[in-house]
This record gives sequence, structure tokens and C-alpha cells, in this order.
Amino acid sequence: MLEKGLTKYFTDYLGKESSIFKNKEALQSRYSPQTIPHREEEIEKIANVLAPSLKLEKPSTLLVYGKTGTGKTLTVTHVTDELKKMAELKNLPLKIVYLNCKMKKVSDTEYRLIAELAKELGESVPETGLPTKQVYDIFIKAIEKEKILLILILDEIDQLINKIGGDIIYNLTRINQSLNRSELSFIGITNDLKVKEFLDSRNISSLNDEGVLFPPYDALQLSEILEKRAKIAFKDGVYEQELLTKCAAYAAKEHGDARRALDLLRLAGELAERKGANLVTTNVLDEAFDKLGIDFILEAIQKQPQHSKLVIYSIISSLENKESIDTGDVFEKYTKICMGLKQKPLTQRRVSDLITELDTLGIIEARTISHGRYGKTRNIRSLIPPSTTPKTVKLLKEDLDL
DNA sequence: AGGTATTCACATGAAACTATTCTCTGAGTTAGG
DNA sequence: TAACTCAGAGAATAGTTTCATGTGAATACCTGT
Repeated sequence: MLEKGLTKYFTDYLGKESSIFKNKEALQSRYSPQTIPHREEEIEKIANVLAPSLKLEKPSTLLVYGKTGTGKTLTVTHVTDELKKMAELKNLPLKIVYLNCKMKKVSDTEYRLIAELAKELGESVPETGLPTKQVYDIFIKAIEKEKILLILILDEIDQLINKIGGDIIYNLTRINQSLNRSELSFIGITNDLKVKEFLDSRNISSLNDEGVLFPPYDALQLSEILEKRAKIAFKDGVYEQELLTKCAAYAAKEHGDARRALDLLRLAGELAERKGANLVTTNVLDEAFDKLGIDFILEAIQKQPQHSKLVIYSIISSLENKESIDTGDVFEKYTKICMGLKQKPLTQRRVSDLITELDTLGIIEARTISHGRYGKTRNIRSLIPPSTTPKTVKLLKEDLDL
């Protein structure tokens, strides 16, 4: 495109008013609505646990768990925001720190987590060079600077435990023992239900104080949520009730994930907008649904390390004229490809594990079957939709220099 | 015919190895008093 | 002089290999009828 044309294009783009959206923000997952439907009970429970903090009594440790997109983070931040407001009003020394453990800079090591926490409290800690113990000291000093009640919200705490181990939780709860005037309490948010069992078995007295479970939304609840958001996000009359119902049904099928439902709706809106339509139809929604699924798989593939990609490529290319293949064939093909690339192939043992991983990710399906006399193996099928396969192949080829 | 043993082609587990990343320590640097 | 930064060494960790053992059922082989 010529420079001039491009300028014109951008100007046009800016000048053009959206035909569909009134306030797209409302469909973003970070958007925080005024009310959270169908979470009244959970809100109450959390509020109950946290309320003592307004009298400057240390609230119990709280674990919030439930699948993705069930509104955990939203609900917790909603309650704590209110708490903050109230504390400010009454001039209470209550401090609430929210930290998402998925962030790379936090989740890697204990050092980084504590350093980040200290930073949140206004201390600066060097990236490296200090013993972990000392970072703890800095953190503790920061809390002790004045008498405060600190509530830590650790989102996606399972990531932290996976990387660092459960001891970190234990250490955090024990910080209180080295505090004189201030107090620390924390809220853990996780979508991995195993975490609860793990913590219960490990730190029996430290974290099982209180737990709040967020059940998945059902289709009816989802459609109500969507309706509220859609009213804010879309212009009047660009969608029909049926669209929301269908969207909710889609998402409900996938374990009631509200985030997915909102994504889906937003994407449908964007697609309609791009087409210049002034109505979001259920056809567009179907299209959005496909695209979302594809994006999900492509993204997962792209995140894989090189040899996993090679294995995926081996599988896809072996499947060109077959419905399914066995581990042995995949390994053979994979070895050939590695040879072609002058790369040292991984052992069969490792490839077998990679296949297991890809299966868990939902990129392929690997079922163990026995051919009797002719051995036991795993039967592998691709879960990448046929329509996307060429795109995936292209992507992998570019990525792997094939 | 019916029962038992064998066999294949991997799966699955555990231990050992390795390359990378973290942590720690002491020494050097800087800024403020 | 306190506070901070940095480099090098040792420790921890993730990713892999090596070695060992396990597995389900079609087939081969045996047994007694």
C-alpha cells in the first residue's frame, strides 16, 4: 500500500464510528462490572472472612477455588475493592496487594515473588545478588515500617506451587511470627482443585482455614451475564436474544466458562463489524466459535518447544492419507525429519512423553490399544480441525525451517 | 475345543546425567554524611 | 560507612537419556477328548 493510501486508511479507520459496539470494554475479561450476578453467596462468604480486617483483626487465610471463567478473580477484587474504600473512609491502615502469580517475573522463584511483594510495598530490591533470606528481611521491614494489616491476594497460586513448591505458602503464613506490630493474611485463588488437597495435606493448620468454591455457571446464568454485558457493549438493536442464548449454550458446553463466552461474543461482534454488517447474526457467532477454537490450538502449538513441534509435524504429515497412526510410525517419521534437519533426535522414551503431553493439551488424541500378538501401542489422531490443518502445517514449516 | 504360554511393540517407572538457571558470598562501587 | 551491585562458584532444577520392568490380547503351542 502506498504511503498516502495508508494514511488515508488510518484516518478513515479513526474517523469511522463503530457500527456495532458502544463500549467494547465491557466484553473484555478485565472489565469489572458493578454487580456480579449469581455470585451473591460467594461474595457473602468472602466478605464474611474479610470483614474482621475492618476492626484490624487478622482475617483467616482464604482459599478461593473453581474452574477458569467462574468469576473468582472478579469476585475477590470486587469485595476487596469495597473493603479498600471502606478502609480509606475510616482511615484504617489496611493494605491490600494483588499479585498474579502467572506473571513470569513473579512465578519463577521464591526470591522474585518476595522481591515483587516488597516492591509493591514501596521497597526496591535488586534483581539478583541478595540471599533469599535477606529479601524476606526487606519485605518484613517494609511491612513493619508502620502498623498495618496487609492482605495479600495471590491469583493463580497453583502456578506458584508448581514452580516453587508448597513451602512458599508455609513460609508466607509463618511471616506473621516475625512481625511485631503489623499482621499479614492472604487469599489464594486457584483454578486447580488439586491445590486444595495438596495444601490440606501439607500445611494442615495454615491454609485450610476457609475455602470458597466457585461452581461453573450453567447456560441460563451465562446467558444472563451475557445479557448484562451485551447491553453495555453493543449498540441497541444489533443483536437478538437468540444470539446470547446460543453463545451461552456454546460456553456452557465447555464447562461454563464465562470468559470464553464473553470472548466469543466479542469476537462475533468484531467479525460482524469487519464485514461492515450492522447486525450480529448467529452465523457470525458460529464463525467466531470456529476461529476461537482454532486460535486456541494454534496458540498452544506455537508455545511448544522445538521437538514437540517436530513431533506434531510428524503426526500431521503421517496422517495425510490415514485416519490414525501408532507411536512407532510417529517416531520413525520424526527421526527422519530430524536427520533431514541434521538435528539429533530425542529418544523414543522422550517422544512417548511428548505424545502424552500433546494429548493432555488436546492437540492430539492418543489412546493405548493392543494389537495382541503385534504389540501394544498408542493410537494417535489429530484433534486439529481439518480446515486448519494446512495453516498449521504452514506455520510449523516456517517455524522449523522445513 | 479349551487352556496356557509366548510374543510383540511399545507403555511406564526410576535413576542417572547434563545444561541451564538460581542463589549465595565476598569484593568492588557509589552516594551520602 | 552503609547500601547497593556484580561476578564467580556452588546448588538447584528441568529436560533428557539409560536401564528396567510392565502390559493386553492375538497367536502359537499343548493337552485331553
